[in-house]
Parts: sequence; structure tokens; C-alpha cells
Amino acid sequence: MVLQKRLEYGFNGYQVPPTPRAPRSARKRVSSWKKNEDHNRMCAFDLLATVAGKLLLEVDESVDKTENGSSKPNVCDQGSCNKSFFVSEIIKSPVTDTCSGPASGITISDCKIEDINRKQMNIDPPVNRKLPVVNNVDCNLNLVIRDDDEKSYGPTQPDTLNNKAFRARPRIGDRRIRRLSASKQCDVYRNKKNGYKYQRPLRDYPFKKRRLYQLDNPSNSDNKSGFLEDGSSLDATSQDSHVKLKIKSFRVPEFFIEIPETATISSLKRTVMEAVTAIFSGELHVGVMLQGKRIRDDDKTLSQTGICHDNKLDALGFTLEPNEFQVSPFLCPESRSLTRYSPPQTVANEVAFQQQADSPMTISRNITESDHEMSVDDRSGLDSRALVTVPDSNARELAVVPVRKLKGAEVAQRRIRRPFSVSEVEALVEAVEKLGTGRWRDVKLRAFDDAKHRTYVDLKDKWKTLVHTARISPQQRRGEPVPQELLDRVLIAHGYWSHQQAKNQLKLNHHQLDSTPTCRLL
DNA sequence: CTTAGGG
DNA sequence: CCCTAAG
Repeated sequence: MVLQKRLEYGFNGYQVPPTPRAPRSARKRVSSWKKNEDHNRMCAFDLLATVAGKLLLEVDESVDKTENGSSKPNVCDQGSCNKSFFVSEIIKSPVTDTCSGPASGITISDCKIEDINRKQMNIDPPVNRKLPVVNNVDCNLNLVIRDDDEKSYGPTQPDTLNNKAFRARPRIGDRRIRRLSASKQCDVYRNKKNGYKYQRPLRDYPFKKRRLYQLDNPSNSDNKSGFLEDGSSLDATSQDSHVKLKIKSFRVPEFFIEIPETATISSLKRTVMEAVTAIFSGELHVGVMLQGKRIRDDDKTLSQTGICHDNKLDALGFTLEPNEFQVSPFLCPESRSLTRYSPPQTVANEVAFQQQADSPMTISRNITESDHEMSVDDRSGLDSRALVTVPDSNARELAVVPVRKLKGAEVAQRRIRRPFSVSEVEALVEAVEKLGTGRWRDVKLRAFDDAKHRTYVDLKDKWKTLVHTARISPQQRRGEPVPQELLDRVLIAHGYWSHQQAKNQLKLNHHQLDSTPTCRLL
């Protein structure tokens, strides 16, 4: 006769954990990936796209005139002010595959040196203003937002998503995107380790305040950003010959978004916006390139450096480089393992996102010379890597691009509330009856493995509320009524496992006391 | 990452 | 549901 491990308790049987889990302290994994995470952060933004450009240098003798006009210079409206920062063209700079630091940046292209006399260009940081015309973003973010909306009992996912893989899976929980530092996790690290694509669980998209990007309010006189609203407050007394600089275009290569066909245009827009914001909301700094070489000495003057009015159009370039420490882990280099870089290319002009017919459809394209309109069929050369994938079902709930934490400026939105159905409750109860109340991960695996939107924390929380529900009078209960039968089982299971837990705790204490008598004496 | 609990 | 300290 086969030995039965399970102790029967009337129903499916409460089951003492066959193999008591090792004390948490024994599961030492932290240190290793903790280190990795830091590492990742530092090199993440390598993939920042590049903008290249031409510069149009010319002596600007009319500067003084400009200053004469009104006491208050014209408000520099985007598009109308020649000192604005227009972005529309980008080329990708070579990216290193190592974590050795930012290898690329955003190079401003198609710029026109028109006026540097004020020592500061009125460059509108993309984040602070309305986003500039970003035509093609490619940051090699390797984000894939999967469909979390599968019901628990539907068809099973591919193997990688099942039991054994569960632990290895990047993360099923929905919270990861925001607690980047809080719980020291780096999904990407796991990706690397396990070869999984990073999968960001669906982030429901409720209507919560999200201050991902703050648009500068022109009426706000308080400008602490360092970017002048109108460029007026800069010292304009320079007598030097001036160069006008007009940066006209900006483009981030290789930016991929995957989104189901069923998604709405608005959600598509949102996705793109989120992704773009995610890229730019990090703190960037500007680098200056002349003749392809980076100029590091900040103290040199333009003329000393060689930036003058007779520069060639494409001699000068700017790069936007991420602050290493604020890089989103989602941009970790590991992501690149999944990303194929195309060699640096010359920039194209305005390129709009192109939808693919694939499902989930992918917005992705490489920048090519004359890539104005790519037909839907012309996808052969496209990489399929996706930046953002939007769940197919429930397309209305647009997945949210990861939000790295930024100086508290942004907060990820809360997931939408999804009340547990009776069947879910039943599954939960059943699992808890067998596994107990201290093994939520196992419960998840057992009963909710396919419910991507239910994390083990959710299950734990649900159990908590179930216990509470079971204790209150039926009149006080809200929501879809849970069969009393289930609630009874909840109470029973709860009582049983609580008792069990207490017993174990006691045993543990005794063991400790017995085994360390000397310690006690000391 | 998981648990456990408070918010 | 979220947040997080602990393990």
C-alpha cells in the first residue's frame, strides 16, 4: 500500500507541508542579485537613442537687435523660436554591449547653430515641455507587457509560464515596475539569468494621477528648472561673434511597442507616450560632439574648441546622456541580449510609427534612409523585439510602460480592482486547505498559475478578507456573495492552519532553547 | 524573491 | 490593492 503523505481532514485534506520550507534566512539569494541590480542601473541607458544632426553655423550679427526690442524677449514658443530645441532626427550611435557605461546618447541632429550668444540655448528638455516631435524612438527597452488577463482556468500557458518556471519568471506580480529600489529586484537580471524575456505584468490602467511628465506651465513664473522659459534672463552682453544654433530634429531609433490589434488608438497613443516618457523622464545631461569627437572639457570656450561660425553643418552635435544612476532598470543592458542592434545609420526624416499586422501588433521599425512610409507588408526587415506589449484581451486597459522612479515625480498607477469571483474563491480555499496559509507562492502556483493578475500577495490579501468576511454577518458583506459553504471552509482552514502555525512556532522555539543553552546563559 | 502585516 | 520590513 502506498504511503499516504497527506493527512486527511474531512475534505481534500489538510496537508502538512511535506517539506517544510527552509527558513527564509536560509534562502540566500539576495546578495548576489542585489549587486547585479546596481550594476544594471549604472549601465542601463546605454541604449539611449541618438540624435545626429547637422549644424548650420553662421555669424549672427543681429543678436543685439534682438536684445533691443522689448524688455522681455519673446516667449520662445516651440517651433517659432529659433532657439528652441527641435527634435526630429536621430541616429543611433554605437552601443557597447557591456555595462561599461553609456555608449550612446541622443544626438541632436539637424540643428542649426543660430545663436549661442546667450551662453545657453533655450533647449526645452523633452520632459519639461510638450514632447518634441519624436518621430522614431528606439531605446531598446526590452519591455514586454504580457497579457495578464488570462483567467485562471483557461488554457495553460506555454511551459515557460508554468509551475517550474514560475520562480524563474521575471515576476508575476504587478508591482514590480515601481518598487525599483524598494525590494531590490531586478527582473532583467533574472531575464539574463534564466533567459527569459522580461515580462512586465500587465499594469492596469486606471485613472490615477500620473505625473510622469510635467509640462511646464508658461504662466508659472517659478522657473527652477534651469531652463529658461524664454531664454531672457541669460546674460546677453557677449560681444563675440555668435553662432546660431537651431536643433531641428530629434529621433530615437529602435523603439518597439507591441500592442494587440484590439487595442484602441488611444491606448496605443498612451503606450507610446508612456514609453517615450519612460525614456526621457530620466535625468539627462548634454554632451557635445565636434567632428565626431566628444568634447569633455567644459571650460573651453567655443572658439577654443573649434565651434565657430564656419563649422560645417554636421560638425557639431549634441548628445543627451542619461544620468547613470537614474537609469531605469528596464533599460538594463541585459535587455540588449534580446535586442539586435542595427548599425548606426544615417538619419531619416520624419518617420511615423508603423503598425504591423502581426498580432499582437508591433510597432517597430528601424530607421532607414528614406523610411517615410513603410507599407504594412514591408516588415521583413523589422525586428520583432517589442518594447511594450499590450494585452490582447482587455485591450482597453492599456499596459503601462514601466515607470522608473524619478525624484518622486511619478507614481505608477494602481491596478484596477478585480473582485474575486466565486470560482476563484473556491480555488483559493481549496488550495489553502491543502497548502496552508503560509505558502502563498505555492497557492498561487497551484490554483492561480494562469491568472497573471493575481499575485501571491493578492491571494494572501484575499484570504485575509475572506477570513474577515466569514466572521462578519452576512448583512455586512458586500460584493458578490460568497457561498456560505466556502466561508465555512475558510474559517475551518484558517483555524486549522493558524493552530498549525502556532504549533510550529512553539516547536521552533523549543528547539532553539534546547539547542543553545549556553547562549542563554551568556 | 517571499512572507507577513499594516495601510 | 499597495507598501515594505524581514527573512
